[in-house]
Amino acid sequence: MLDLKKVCDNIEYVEERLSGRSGHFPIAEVAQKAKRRKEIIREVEALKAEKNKVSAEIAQMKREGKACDDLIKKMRDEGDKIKALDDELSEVESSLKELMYAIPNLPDESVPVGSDSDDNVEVRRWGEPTKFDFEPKAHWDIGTSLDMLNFEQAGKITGTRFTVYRNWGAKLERAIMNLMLDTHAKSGYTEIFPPFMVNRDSMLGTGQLPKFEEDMFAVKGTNYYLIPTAEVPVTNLHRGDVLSTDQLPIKYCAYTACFRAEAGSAGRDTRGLIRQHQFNKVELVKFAHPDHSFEELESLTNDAEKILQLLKIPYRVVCLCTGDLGFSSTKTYDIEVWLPSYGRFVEISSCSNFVDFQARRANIRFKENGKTQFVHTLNGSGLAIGRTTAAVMENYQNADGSITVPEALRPYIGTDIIK
RNA sequence: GGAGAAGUCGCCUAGUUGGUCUAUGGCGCACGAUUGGAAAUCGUGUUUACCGCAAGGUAUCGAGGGUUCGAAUCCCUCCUUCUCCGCCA
Repeated sequence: MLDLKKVCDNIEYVEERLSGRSGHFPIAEVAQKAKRRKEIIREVEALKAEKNKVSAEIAQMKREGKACDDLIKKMRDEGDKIKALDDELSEVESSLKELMYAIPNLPDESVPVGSDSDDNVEVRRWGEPTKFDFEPKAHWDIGTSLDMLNFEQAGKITGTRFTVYRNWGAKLERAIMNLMLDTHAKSGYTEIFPPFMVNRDSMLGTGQLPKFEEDMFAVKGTNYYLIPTAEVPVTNLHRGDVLSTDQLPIKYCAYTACFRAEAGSAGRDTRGLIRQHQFNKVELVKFAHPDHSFEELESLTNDAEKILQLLKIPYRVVCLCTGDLGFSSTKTYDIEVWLPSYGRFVEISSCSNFVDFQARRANIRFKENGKTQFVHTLNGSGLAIGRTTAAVMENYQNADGSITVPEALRPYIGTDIIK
């Protein structure tokens, strides 16, 4: 969430920065509630100060054996007043919090203004879209005919938007995962293997809740949620921590399965591996010093790109415009991989700088020269594994229906060709 | 899952018949004194957040509730750790 003080002191600026996003945000209401909050605090704290003072006097009198029934009676009434004010305070604070939770991060000044993904700006391109001298097939067809992917079995045992990987399909997915983790480890990321379920506080900490409840799978009979991305458990590793400056930047990479309800995307990407309720992903997470977070965003994006360069698959990087920017992000680069079946570039990674937005929610700070302040958090996919598998299958397919294994994967999978 | 023990300001620790606890002491850390310089010693400081121009105030003893004029201390719920038992991969 945003800094309440800064919002109240710069209402017009905040409204101007948020105008690029879609939706209206209750800035004025926040300022008004914040004012009421301070009034109550001033009043109730004065009463509490009095209460503490009198209680000490009562203690003194009791010790001296003096009668103090009058004072006790008086303080009983004071206590009721305090309780009433405290109740109002917590009411104001929780509604204030609710309002603040609903306000997205301010887009950075460098983010292009626009309304939707059509206004995103291409920053760079690597390689040329793959050309075929035959009619290329989609990965769901290749996967089915090579017995790598089975959607019918997944439908039977679970339901739609799930996939059973088989044989070389399962091995390919696993090989790609290992290539990613090993590559990132070499770039200095510490590997984490976290729980795939988290509690509500973690979901609040990274901003998935309370706004996006319908996108999550909740585990019945528990207070747990299935994670929609490793960002949630990994960022929350340091929830409530005070880090020291020399620890920064902290760099983590993590493989997890990810679970998304995909409410509201009915009918989109219904075939293949592109949009699943459960998919695999390697995530990169950084905790950075505020002075360096934008440099760290560039290097994080480069680290994610490195995977596609190793696999020699064409891609481009776009900077999301204000209207397409995620709720918690101040600046995001999407990496889009070339997918022949779609005939266009498809998102395979989203690399974001959240500045202090998540850190404030999750209370992740660091201490520098005796001063405590919020760290900046960043994350990005490095990469979505299922979509990478699909991209390998499609970009490396041959006329005879086989798949040439990219050189970088051969040590992991133990074959040059899948047929 | 069952039984028991415990969680105090970075670390260790005192404090549970409720009232100078505005939380003790040690270690560590910071600053200062002493010294030619250091060690040792001595002194001062050392949780965090919020309200306030400030003085100062409020909250904080795992978390959240409750009892009370007053809670680290009593009650309830939850979390975590440890020991034993059961079950399991």
